[in-house]
Amino acid sequence: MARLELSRTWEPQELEAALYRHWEESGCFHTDPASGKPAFTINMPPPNVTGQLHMGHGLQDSVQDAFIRYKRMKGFNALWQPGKDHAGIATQNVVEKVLASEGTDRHALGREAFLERAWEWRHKYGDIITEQKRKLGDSADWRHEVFTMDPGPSQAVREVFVRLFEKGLVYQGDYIVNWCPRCHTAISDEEVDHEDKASHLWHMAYPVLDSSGAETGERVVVATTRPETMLGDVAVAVHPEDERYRHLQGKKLRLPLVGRELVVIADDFVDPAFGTGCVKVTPAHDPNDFEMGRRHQLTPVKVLDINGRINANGGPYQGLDRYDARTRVLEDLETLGLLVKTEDHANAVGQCQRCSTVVEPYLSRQWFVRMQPLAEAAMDSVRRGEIVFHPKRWENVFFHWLEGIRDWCISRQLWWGHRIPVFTCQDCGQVMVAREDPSACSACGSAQLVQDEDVLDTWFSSWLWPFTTLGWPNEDDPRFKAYYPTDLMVTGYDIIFFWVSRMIMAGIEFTGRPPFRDVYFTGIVKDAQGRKMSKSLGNGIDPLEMVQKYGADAVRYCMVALNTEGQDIKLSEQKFEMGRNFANKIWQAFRFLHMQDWDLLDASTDLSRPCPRDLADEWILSRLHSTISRVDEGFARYRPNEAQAALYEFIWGEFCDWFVELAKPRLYNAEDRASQKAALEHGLHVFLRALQLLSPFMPFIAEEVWRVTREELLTRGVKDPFGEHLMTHRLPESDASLVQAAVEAEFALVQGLVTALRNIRAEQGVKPRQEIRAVLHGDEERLRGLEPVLRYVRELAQVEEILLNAPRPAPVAANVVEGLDVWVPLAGLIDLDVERARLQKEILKLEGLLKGMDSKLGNAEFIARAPAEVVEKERARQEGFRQDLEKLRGNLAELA
RNA sequence: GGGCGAUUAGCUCAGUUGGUCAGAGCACCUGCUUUACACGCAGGGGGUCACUGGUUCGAGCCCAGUAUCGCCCA
Repeated sequence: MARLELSRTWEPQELEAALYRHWEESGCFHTDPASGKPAFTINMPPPNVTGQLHMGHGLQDSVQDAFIRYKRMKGFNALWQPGKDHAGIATQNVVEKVLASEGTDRHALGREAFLERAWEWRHKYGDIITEQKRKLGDSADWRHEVFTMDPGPSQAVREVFVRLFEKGLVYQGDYIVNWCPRCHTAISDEEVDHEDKASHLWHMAYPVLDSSGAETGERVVVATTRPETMLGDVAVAVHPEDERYRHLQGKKLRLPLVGRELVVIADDFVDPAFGTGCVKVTPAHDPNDFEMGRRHQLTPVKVLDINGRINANGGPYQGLDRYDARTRVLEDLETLGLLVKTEDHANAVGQCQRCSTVVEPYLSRQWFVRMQPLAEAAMDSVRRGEIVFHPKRWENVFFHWLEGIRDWCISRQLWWGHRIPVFTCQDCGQVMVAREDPSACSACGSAQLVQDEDVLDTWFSSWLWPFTTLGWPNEDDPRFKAYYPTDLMVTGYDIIFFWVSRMIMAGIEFTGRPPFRDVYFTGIVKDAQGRKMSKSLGNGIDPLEMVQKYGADAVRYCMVALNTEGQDIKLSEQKFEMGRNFANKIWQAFRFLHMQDWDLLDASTDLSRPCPRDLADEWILSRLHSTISRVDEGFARYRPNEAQAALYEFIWGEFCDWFVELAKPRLYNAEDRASQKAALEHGLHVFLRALQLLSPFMPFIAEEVWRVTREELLTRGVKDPFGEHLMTHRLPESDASLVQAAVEAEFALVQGLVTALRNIRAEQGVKPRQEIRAVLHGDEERLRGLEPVLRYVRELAQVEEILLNAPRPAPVAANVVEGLDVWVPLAGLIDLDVERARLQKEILKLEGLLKGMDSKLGNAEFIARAPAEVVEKERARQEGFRQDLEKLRGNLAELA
């Protein structure tokens, strides 16, 4: 019968696209709350609408998809819930850049028109990243994709804000926040990256005044890393117990350059040992000074504007950028003789995570969430084990952060995002926080209401993601009921604070339940030198380019393989070859099976069942079922890399290297049709099962192999065991009765004999085509038991004839396997010097092993204290070594 | 300053409850146009498991300390 053509190598490029389209069109990723199957849910960390796919996605999606596909194949209604994040600052930046290129800006456009442009952009480009994710093979239920600014999640955000406000957990106030002078917004503490920079500690002298306001000639020296902020100084603080300065407490000082009068205050906060022990106090531009200012009723003086330039309070310095102002202030102080000292000093400078601009501590009115009450419940939940982190050590990081948690600044001076639902009456000043936009003032009835200009931090919607994606706040939504709480969260450890912790808090606060049960943290993908991948360094590796070059299966394989126990991954392009080579190996194995005579298959063929006929068949089946267990265990222990490695070893190292080679003679022997048929059927059974197990990791090649196989089966009227899609077919359970230790032991002996003979051949330089003869010498009964499988040894080691317990020929190349002598009579063919050297090497190796064993067993303590079982085992090993060594020495002596 | 992680073959990394654990991939050496595969096959070389102590009959694994590198927090 005519056969399908298979390409000579695995060529994923077009095949993957077609397979994915087919899956999606067939609804293979669909979920159904009413399916009756148990639910398994992973919430996909929503990528930014501005984002491009990067290797972090490649890694995390590979892991998530492996879990989802595995659970789906295990009979779960497996939902991988996709979504996208509006990414307030990032998106606004992008749109503003577009506007700038048009010669305009958002202020010229106005809020409404700007938002229209932003939505337009989101609709035009915001789906790119999910298209890219499809190229990885992500089996998310795309029908349910959610965007953070969709009506549902938006309503949920508002609901949450109102609830927190009503509970008194949301409040507005004037505090020092982190201000990004480039993004023109406040950002939260978590959005600031600290980097140690070499800087200076400048010592500046402030003149002391007497009661009449005249300078006494005495000076107070303060030290600072930000001299320009002196323009906003309102006091100098000393420690109350500091004898050096006790006389100054309550005295007045003259602030140089500005002329303002400062007061000397005493405050415990001051560390007498740091700098001069005198601290300038700038309540508007430093969090500690702000607190001190409050304690001493000082009025803050703001000297910076939203751009980080000096404002009108800075007198002559007005309009200067903060760093220009710094230079000028220092120059001017120098001129006045008031710059006393300049020391080198390293300090941690906070930078905006998004744009790397140095942030300014900046006094402004913002909205905050009181986090402490939420944190307690979250910690309890993890302590009780309701939520488990993998690896567990990340729980410490979580606890540490929550124990010292600070209030969360949630307002952002942006337009793109969820607008804060707070309305103020222009007539009577009434403040209303409402689920629906109010039309009239609740106090005076006025219609003159103005909504807060600001939007909420993007994470204020993200922290609700596990339930807003499922229909919350409608808790009767069938999806919420079926899928919440979700099962697994997979993400990088770098967003434990930003996201994971907050999701836990929100889940418990708003739904009364933790949002997920297990959290799996991947490592971070770094470049080959271990540096973070970044646009500015240009050291990123583009996952799509890798998919194009190596195939999605290869990329996925590589990412899972390298992701071990949450360690960071040092990635280089070369690593993808591992996955590509494996995919090709699989393809070649399939080509081999496919080129056999498939007309042997008929109505009696059932590829869902094994049909072992000989030791090799039993052995590979045994190994298959061991592998199934290892795969299950790998997933159960959150070690997908181990599950995958088990499959790699099985498919390449066992199926291809041994089983296929041993099946060849049977497949080529057209005399025995029944054996031929069984060999093909059994091989296909095992191979397809293995690919089914591999499908969560390398879904494309697995599916393609099955697609071709199925087509061949159907044209021959053969039973279709898996249905149209391998990816939705139920995974087999491991059958313990098929895992046979005796079979594996016997086969291991075969492997040992083959390897020993091959070693002799290779070391002696026997030509590959040249047949040799061999004698096995040893226990009669054992050898008789081996007889049925000697053909394996003959075939794999290219031995023409094996004699059992024949007299020892001479000269001979020798080896010992499990107490059996392996002799290869090669008169005239072997080089005696080579053989002696080879034996010496083997003897040396064995002597080493035996020496260790002797000293171990010579230790009375060991005999007395180690479990009898262990001692027995070691004794047996020792005896084996001893015998083997004796034999090898005998062989060497024969050659002497 | 506090915490975490890493240190195993030339490179990148596995190594479960302490006893066949000294491993894999790449690289290297020697053969091989063997009718699935050179993205391959067969054979081979290569490690004082960072260091110093300790616990134990037994330590790559457990404990203490040291060193180097990296990350997070303050």
